[in-house]
Amino acid sequence: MPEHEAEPRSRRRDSAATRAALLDAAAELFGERGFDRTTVRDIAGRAGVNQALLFRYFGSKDALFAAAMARRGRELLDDSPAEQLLGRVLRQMLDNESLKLIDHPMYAVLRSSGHDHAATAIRQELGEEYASALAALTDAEDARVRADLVLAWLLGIALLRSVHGKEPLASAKPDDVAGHVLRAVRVLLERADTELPPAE
Amino acid sequence: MPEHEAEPRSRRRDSAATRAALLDAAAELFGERGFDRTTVRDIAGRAGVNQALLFRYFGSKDALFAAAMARRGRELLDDSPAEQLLGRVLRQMLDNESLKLIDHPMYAVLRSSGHDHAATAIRQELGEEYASALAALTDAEDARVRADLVLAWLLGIALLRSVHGKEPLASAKPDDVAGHVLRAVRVLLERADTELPPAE
DNA sequence: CTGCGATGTAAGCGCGTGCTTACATAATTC
DNA sequence: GAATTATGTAAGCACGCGCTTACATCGCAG
Repeated sequence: MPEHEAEPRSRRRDSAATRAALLDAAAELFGERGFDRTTVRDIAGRAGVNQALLFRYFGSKDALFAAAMARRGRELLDDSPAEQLLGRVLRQMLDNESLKLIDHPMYAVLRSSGHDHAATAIRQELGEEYASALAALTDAEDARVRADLVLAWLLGIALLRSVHGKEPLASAKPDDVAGHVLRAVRVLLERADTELPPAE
Repeated sequence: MPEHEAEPRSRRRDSAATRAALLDAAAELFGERGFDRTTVRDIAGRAGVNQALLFRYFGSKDALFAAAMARRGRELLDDSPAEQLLGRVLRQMLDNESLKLIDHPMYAVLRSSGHDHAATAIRQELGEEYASALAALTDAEDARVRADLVLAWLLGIALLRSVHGKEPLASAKPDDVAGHVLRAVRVLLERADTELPPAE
């Protein structure tokens, strides 16, 4: 039974659905293979859509990449209070049976390093948002540098574990990994000259 | 005045020099642009060599990539005792006026995380070697997992700072960054079953 | 019903890619 | 010096890429 929302008009020709299908397929494929190794024909194929429509609706492969990144970038951020952000992101990265989150823009970014305008802008934006949230966790003067270091660690772990499948990290128990990281990060975020408050 | 080594034979036709020029150019370009966005014509052009020779001497673009990675990947590893390895890698990554080390394989790997070249094998080898060296720094049971986490951090920092130029990390003072990282890593590599100093 | 814009489709264009081939010339061997 | 091999060169082949074009079909307003 098809959904019946505020649009009683026919479903057979539905540009919104076509756009959405293209964005979904693009997010998946860019995450799996990176920008350069993903073809517009691949995307249209997985979306079940004629590839000419990709250009009609998005203009170019670049623009589609940017649109796909923008759509899903903020998910983890939105509903996480700052203190839990790091833990939640770690859990998401580590917990999944290695597939649940593969279409998150982080993986597309990791596999597309080298790409310009669109990707760069998005990476900056995404980075700024996560870094800002992380910076709120410390009151040190160079909070944002430290936050960048945390972000770098998260990206590096995702890269080594999920993209490159490095062992033993890839098979390590999520709780162990998270424990190590959180313990070290707690030290990282301490003010150099004060005692730290009770963790978490 | 050309160099005169153990090879008094002519310089005008010198396959060894041609190979070396190709490897140098390849290391630079792969580091700057990644695998997919580097052309065999680019490489031959920068090396000042006919591109057909690239295939005569290395067989394929994949194989050239692997050869270039293998040649320079072990430099830091070979002449650094384990205790100094982390510090040296950090210094090299952070110190350079952002260009000195761009042809190190690490950057080629970071910009080429797409997939499945022949270079996968050599990349894994190098990863193992660095991880092993780092694992020697702790006697914890899960030393290798912790070492992977350190390696992940190094990769993430290089990615965020040098590949993407994320601020404020990219402009942070090397000593500050190194200090933060070393302090946190010291905690990471401590044995989990020993008591921690007053913190927590 | 008619006309028209929105949506979907098939075919293909131009170009850059990795790689190969056919050949020229320098170096070496006899 | 002739024959042979090592090294360098120019041209181009086959293919996949991003993107475009020309057209069919649908939904709907009049």
